Amino acid sequence: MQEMPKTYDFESTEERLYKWWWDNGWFKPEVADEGADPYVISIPPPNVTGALHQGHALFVTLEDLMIRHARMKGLAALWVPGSDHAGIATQLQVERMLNREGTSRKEVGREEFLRRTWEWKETYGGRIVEQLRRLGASCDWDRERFTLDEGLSRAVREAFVRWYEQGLIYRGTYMINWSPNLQTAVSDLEVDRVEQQGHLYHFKYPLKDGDGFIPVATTRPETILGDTAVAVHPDDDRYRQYVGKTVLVPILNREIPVIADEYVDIEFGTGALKITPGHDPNDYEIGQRHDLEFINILNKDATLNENAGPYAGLDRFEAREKLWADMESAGLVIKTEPYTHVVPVAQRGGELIEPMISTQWFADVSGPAAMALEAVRDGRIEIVPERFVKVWEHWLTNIQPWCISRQLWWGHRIPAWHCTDCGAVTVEREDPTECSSCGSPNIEQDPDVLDTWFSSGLWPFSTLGWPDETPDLQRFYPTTMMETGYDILFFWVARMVMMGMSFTDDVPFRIIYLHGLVRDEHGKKMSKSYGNVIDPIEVMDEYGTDALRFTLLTGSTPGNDLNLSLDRIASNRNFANKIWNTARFLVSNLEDEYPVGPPPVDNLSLPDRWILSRLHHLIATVDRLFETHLYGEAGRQIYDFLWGEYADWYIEISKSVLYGGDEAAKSRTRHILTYVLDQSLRMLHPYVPYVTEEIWQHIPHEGEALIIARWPELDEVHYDDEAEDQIGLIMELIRAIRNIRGEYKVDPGRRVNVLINAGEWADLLNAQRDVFVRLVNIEEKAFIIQSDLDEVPEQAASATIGGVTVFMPLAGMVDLDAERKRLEKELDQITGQIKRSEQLLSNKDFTGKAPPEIIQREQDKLADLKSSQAAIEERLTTLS
RNA sequence: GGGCGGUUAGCUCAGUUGGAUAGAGCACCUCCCUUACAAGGAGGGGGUCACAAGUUCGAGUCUUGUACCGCCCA
Repeated sequence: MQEMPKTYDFESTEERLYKWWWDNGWFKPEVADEGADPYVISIPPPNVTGALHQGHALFVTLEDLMIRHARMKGLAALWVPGSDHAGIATQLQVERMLNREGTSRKEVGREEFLRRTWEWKETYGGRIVEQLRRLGASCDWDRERFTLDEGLSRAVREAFVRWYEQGLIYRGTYMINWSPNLQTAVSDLEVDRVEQQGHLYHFKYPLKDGDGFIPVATTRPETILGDTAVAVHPDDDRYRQYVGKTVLVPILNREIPVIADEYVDIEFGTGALKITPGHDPNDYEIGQRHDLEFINILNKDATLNENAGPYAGLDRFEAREKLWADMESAGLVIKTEPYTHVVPVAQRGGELIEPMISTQWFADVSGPAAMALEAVRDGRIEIVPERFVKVWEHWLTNIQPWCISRQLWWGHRIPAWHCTDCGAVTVEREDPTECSSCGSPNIEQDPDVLDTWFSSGLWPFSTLGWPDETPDLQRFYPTTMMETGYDILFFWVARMVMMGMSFTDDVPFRIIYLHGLVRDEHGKKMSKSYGNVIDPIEVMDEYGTDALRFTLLTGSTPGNDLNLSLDRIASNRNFANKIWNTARFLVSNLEDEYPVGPPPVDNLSLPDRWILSRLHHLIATVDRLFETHLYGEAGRQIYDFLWGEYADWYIEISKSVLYGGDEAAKSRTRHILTYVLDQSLRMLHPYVPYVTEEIWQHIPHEGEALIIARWPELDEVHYDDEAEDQIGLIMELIRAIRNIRGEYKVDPGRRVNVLINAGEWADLLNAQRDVFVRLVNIEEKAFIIQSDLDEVPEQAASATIGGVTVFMPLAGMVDLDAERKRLEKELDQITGQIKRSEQLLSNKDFTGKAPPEIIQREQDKLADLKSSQAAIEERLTTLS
C-alpha cells in the first residue's frame, strides 16, 4: 500500500484525476453495457463569452452529481456539453473591443465584424468550458456543441422554415420593446419593470373650439408629440360633454379627437388620459379599438424624428424638457409633482426601453404552448419542485406572440429573402437564387438575426443531430433530465418544450429540476458593485473543488435559493480531510491484507453488526432521497454517517480489536472497515469526486476506478435492530462516563475505576469491556460489571441510562451534596416524562387509534424510564 | 391586483408519508497536540419551530387567517 500523506492535497489530485478519467473514456455513455438504459442531460449552455460564476458552479455540480450517480447505477450516462453564442452579450464585447481600437461595428461592416467575432470566440470561448472541467464536469466532450456551429445552424434553419410553412412564423408591424442603445427589438421576457422617481406633469389640452381645455397628466411629456387622442371615462361627468370634440396637440396644434373608453381610471391623475398609440402598449390597444392614427415620433437611437416637428433630432429627454418649457411659455402647464412610476428597462444593461411600433418577425406559439401544457398535465414531463407547475400553467396559458427577430449581426440570420421587384418573401431550406413568387433574381436576405433563445430552444435535440435521424438522436432522445435555474423557466425551458413537442413530436426531457439562485451568506444577491462576489475559481484554489461542490450540493433544497458562505466551504474542506484520514487509518492498519468483496457474515461482533446495519439503512435512505431528487439531504446523511458513526464510533471501537491479539477478529475488522468505507465512498463520489476517487485508489478495491464502480445495493439482511439498540445503549453509557469525567475534571490521562450495575445487560456489557476501557480510559482491573453489584461505593459519581447505573468512585473528589442535587434534578425530569408517558398510554384515543408500533415504542420508553427512576431512587437512598 | 416562497439556536440552514427529549455547520464555554485526522478529539450551554385559530390520540410538519421579508406575473 502506498503511503498516504497526513493531509489530503487537492492541488496535486484534481487535474491528474480529471485527465485520467477522460483519457480512459469514462465520461462517455459507451462505458455502460450495450443494452443499458440511457440517462441524458443536455447542459444549459453557458454564454461563450462568459466567465464562471456561482450559478454555473451550482448547475454543473448538480448535473455532474446526477450523471455520476446514473453512471454508477449502470445507465448509459450522457451529458452533452456546449455553449451558447449569446447574441447581444457577445456582440457587445466585440463592439467594445472595436471601439478600443478606434473603430466601430458599422465602420468595419457586417462581414468583417462577423470575422472578428468568430476570432474573438476562438480566443475566449474556451475559457468557460475549461472552467467547467475544473469543477469536475464529466461531460462527453467529444459531443460538445456550439449554437452557431454548422449542425445547429441547420437545425435552426429547419425549425424556422417548418414554422414558417405552418404559418406560425410571420412578419408584421406591432408594438415591440425597443432598446435604443443596442438598437434592436427585444422580447417581453427581456424587459424588466422597475420603479423610478419621476414626475407627473399636469397640463392643458386646449379645445379646438372656444378657450376651454381638458386637464391631462402624463409621466412622459415628450410623447405628447405622438398623441392621437384624449380619452375620458364614459361615466365621468366632468368630461362627458367633451367626447366627440376636437382638441389640439400642444405646440404642434395637430387636431385629435376626444374619445370615451372604459380603460380610463377616473381616480387617477386628472381623470383624462392622453393616448399615444405609437409609444405605449395600453394606448396601442386603445388606438386599435378606436381606429386611431399611429404616429411614431422616435428614431432608432431614441432621438425624435420629423413627426416631432420643431423637436426633431433632439434626444427624448432633451425634448421632454424643451417641450415642457415651451408649453409653460404657451400657458399650457398646470403643475408638476414628484411621482414614482414603473418604467420598462432592459434586463441586460438596465437602460430604458422604448415601446415602439416596428416591423419584426414573430412566432405564434399558442399551439406549441398548448402542447407544452398538456405534456406537464398528463405527466410526460415532471417538474421538480412541483410548485413551479403553477407558474408554468400561468405563463403558458397567457402566452403572447414571441418577437424572434433581432437587429444584430451575431446570430442565425433569418432565412428569408425579400424580392425587390414584387415584394414577396422567400423562405427556403437552401439559399434561394430567385423570388419564389415572381422568379426575379433581385432578392435580398433579411438583415436580422434570430433571438438567441430560438436556437437554444432546440438544444436538447439539435445537439443530438436533429433534423437528421442520427444514431445519437435515436438512442438518447428524449433526454432524461433538464436541470436548470428557475429564473429561466420561461426563457428557455418552456421554449424547449414547445419547440421539442412541435419539431420532434415528443417531449425533450422527462424531468425538469429547478434550482435556486446562489446568494451571499446573508442572502444578498452577489454583485461586483456590492463587493460580495465569491469567485468559484478562487474558492477552488483555496479550498479545493470538492469543498465547493459539497457546499453547493448540501446547502439547499430544490427550487430554493442558496446562501453561500466561506465558513461552510472551509468546514466541507475539513470533511474531505476527515474522510482522507479515515482511509489513512485503515490503510496503516491493513498490514498485508487486501480485503475486498462482500463483507464477512460469520462471527460478526456487535459493533460489526451495528455498522453494517447503519450502512444499509443509509443506503436505503440515500436511494429514497435520490428518487425524490432530495440530493442535498442525501449528501448530509452520508456526511453524518461517515463522520458521526463510522469515524467517531466504529473506527474508535475497532482499535481495541486491531491493537489486540485475535488475528481472526483483526482480519474481520479490516474487512468491515474496508467494506463500509468503500460503500460510503461510492455514495459520496457524485458529490466529491476527486477526494473519493483518490482515496479509493489507496484502499483495497475491485475494479479500475470509483467513477465507474457500481452504486451500493441495499441488502436488508444487514438490518439489525438489536445491534443498533445495544450499541445505542453502550454509546449513551460512554457519553455518560465521559460527562462525569469532564464535570469532575478528571485528568484525561488518568485511568478511572468504574462499576456498572447492569441488570439484564450485564452479559452484553461484559462482552464489550474492551470498548469501554479504550473509549473512556478505564482501569481494566477495577472495572466491574454485574447484573446486581455486590457493593455500591458511596464516594462515587453516578449516572443512569435506561436502568443501567454507572458508578465512578472518585475518592475525595465527590461532593455528595452536589451529587444528590444532581440526581434529584435528573429524577424530577424523569418523573415528569413518566407522567407524560403514562398519561398518553392511558388515553383510550391514543391506544385505540395510534399504530401499534408507536404504542409499543411508547411502552418501551416508559419501561426504560421506570427502571431509570428506580435506579436513581436507589442511589439516592444509599447517599442519604 | 394575482401567484409563489420564506419566517426553526447568536449567524447560515436541514428536518421524508404527522409519531420518542426538534438537528447540523459556524460561533460560544471547559478540557485535550492520546500512535487516522488540531482542517482534529471529548464534554457542555443555547430554541415558546413568526403569531392566532382549527383538524388530529398526536402538529415544526396538515388547514385557515394575520404579520413581516423576498421573488415572479400583470
